[in-house]
Amino acid sequence: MNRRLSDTAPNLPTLADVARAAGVSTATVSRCLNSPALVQTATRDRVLSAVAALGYSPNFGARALAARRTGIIGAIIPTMENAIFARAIQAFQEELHLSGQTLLVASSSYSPEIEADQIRTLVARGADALLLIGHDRDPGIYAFLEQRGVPVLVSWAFDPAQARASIGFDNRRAMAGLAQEVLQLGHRNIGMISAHAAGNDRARDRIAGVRDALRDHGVDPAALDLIETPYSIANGAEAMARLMALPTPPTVVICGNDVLAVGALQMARQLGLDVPRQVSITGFDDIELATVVDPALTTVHVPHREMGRAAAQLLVGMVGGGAAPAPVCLETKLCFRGTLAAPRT
Amino acid sequence: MNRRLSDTAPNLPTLADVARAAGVSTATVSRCLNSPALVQTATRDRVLSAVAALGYSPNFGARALAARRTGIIGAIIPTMENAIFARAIQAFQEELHLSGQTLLVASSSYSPEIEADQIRTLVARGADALLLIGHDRDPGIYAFLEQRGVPVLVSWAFDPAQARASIGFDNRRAMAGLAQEVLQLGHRNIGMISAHAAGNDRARDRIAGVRDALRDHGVDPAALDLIETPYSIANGAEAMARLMALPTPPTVVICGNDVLAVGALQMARQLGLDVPRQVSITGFDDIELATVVDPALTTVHVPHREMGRAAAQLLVGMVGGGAAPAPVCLETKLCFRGTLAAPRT
DNA sequence: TGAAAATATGTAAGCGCTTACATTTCTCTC
DNA sequence: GAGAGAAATGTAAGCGCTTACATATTTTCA
Repeated sequence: MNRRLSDTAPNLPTLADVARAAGVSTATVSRCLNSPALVQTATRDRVLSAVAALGYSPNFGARALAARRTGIIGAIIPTMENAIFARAIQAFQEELHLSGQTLLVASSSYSPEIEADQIRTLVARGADALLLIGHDRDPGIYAFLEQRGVPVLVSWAFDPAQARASIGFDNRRAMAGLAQEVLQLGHRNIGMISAHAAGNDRARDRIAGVRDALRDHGVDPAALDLIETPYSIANGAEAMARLMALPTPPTVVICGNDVLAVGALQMARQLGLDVPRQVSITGFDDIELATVVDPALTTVHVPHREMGRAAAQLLVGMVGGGAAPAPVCLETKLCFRGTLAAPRT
Repeated sequence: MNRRLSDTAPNLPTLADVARAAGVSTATVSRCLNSPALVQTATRDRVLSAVAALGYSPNFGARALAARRTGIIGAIIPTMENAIFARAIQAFQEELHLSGQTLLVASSSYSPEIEADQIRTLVARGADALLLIGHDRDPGIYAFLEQRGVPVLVSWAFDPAQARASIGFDNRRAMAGLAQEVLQLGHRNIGMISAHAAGNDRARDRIAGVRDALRDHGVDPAALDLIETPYSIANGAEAMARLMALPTPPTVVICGNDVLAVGALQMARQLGLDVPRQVSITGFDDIELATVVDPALTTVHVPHREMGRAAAQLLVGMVGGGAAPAPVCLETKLCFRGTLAAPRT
């Protein structure tokens, strides 16, 4: 049988062609490409000119098959249309590039089913390791990855109770810190707009953080007016409208992220409410939007880039049987800007 | 030699294991997975249960090597931290997913060198086809891709003068349309903030569009106060400050994209200038930011999602020797919002 | 009813590379 | 200058899959 005559595929030079042209064995050519130090300079030069002359470049499938690695690292994020993930992922990929790895990103649209599907796809596409967001997912998925020998790093979350490798920040403590400040200012009637907590440990931890702070101040955590809604400016606005329509509307609305907060801010303006004099609003993430709006958003800064960069380093170390690193916890920082003030008395 | 005993890699089941378990040949198993219609239902069921029982999933490298395709489509965008690319790429990937293809994205940080490097990387990673932004690049790159038999689709630009497959919109005509409106309102003293035009045909075309409109109105195109600056809100603001410091500052600032326009808007506010009464500002792209700022940005809407979706369909058709489709031109739309008005008289 | 046509399955030859091991060729050291 | 050790290169066995072609089985219809 002869597939070389397929009319569409060009006949590319192979390792053997290069070896022939350079008068060496295929092993030597392979070594020139993968561990040049093992080859004498003169030979190497001869081989490399042959490579250049023929316009050779290695066949990916063959290399992956023989080496049992692809050099591809997978990452699954909820959506690319979100600055926080985009930013972290950008840093992640820049760092991977330095170690010669390539990033393969997929997005789950915040759906556990799609995420599971994407995980399988990435593994089927040969990902050597995976970066995931948050711990929360079907244990079967972790078992599957374990069985396939694909190392996993969980990001965006720090939870010492989880044994697996992870890098992130303490969502709960960070949000509790912000809520403390809110309470200190005298707010007692508190609203919260959050992403859906089911299957989203970041959202859940942030809500828990607010409740922690309430408890610390002797406020009943159950009294928190909480609305869960999908991630978007419009949804943030809509939730804000509902909170403000309450019999006793909150004097402050703590949002689970900046996007929801910007929506809330827009709605406040639309309702003719003065922020922060009539109602305070806070965000979480510190994305670019936070400083574009007026007044600028009081929020929690998360070191996304740093997280992306560090994640890449950890993951590269885990490929090829490196021991799982200890969980890493990064620091967040409160950013006081224009949308938070004491309640009107 | 026996590599199976490597202590890190797990011993995964192979096609042959499945074949043995199901009592069929490896060919039949392969067919079950790739063209189920060719296999009798009873046999197929037997094979699929064996697959499930063993937890089998195909080895990527081996499949790619034998089939001479990876199912990976590459895309290179300037940056992931830009909503317009993120949005288009998201739609692109959703559509690819429907045809069982996987997207591999890389970013060039607007650098031709990095882009060339990334193109080589993606091809080396087995990309079956490539999506690129804009036509502008070293002809050697196109030659390389041609030689490797990797189909390319250029997006974001429509230029009938370019023979290659492309999908985009007419940046020049779209921007000319906006500039016409600006001139119609009576503006004659016009400033422009653009991304760097070198190596960026989109930016160049948009500038050309403004000059076209000027010429149509009998204004000397050379009189355009043009500042080129990298893509960011801060740079837009800085450029705005420079324009406003001119002896006769422009009455309108046309920006090459929304991000620069938002920067300009911020600076106008900071300078105490009333937009649009004292100075008008326009953008291009219609990203979410455009409606978040106050006043909302007058801009040009680009059908990013539609472009991404259509690009995926075209590219899938081109893999495996499909004929190159004719260039596609999508329509843009002017969005009149709050930042454009007649000049103060 | 039997031969041709259609359908289902098996056989086995690669796909192009990496790498364990074997072999050859240098470099020392005494 | 001989022997030991190090360095450079070659040999060839897979890696796990797809698919052309061969073979076996069933269907169709004159």
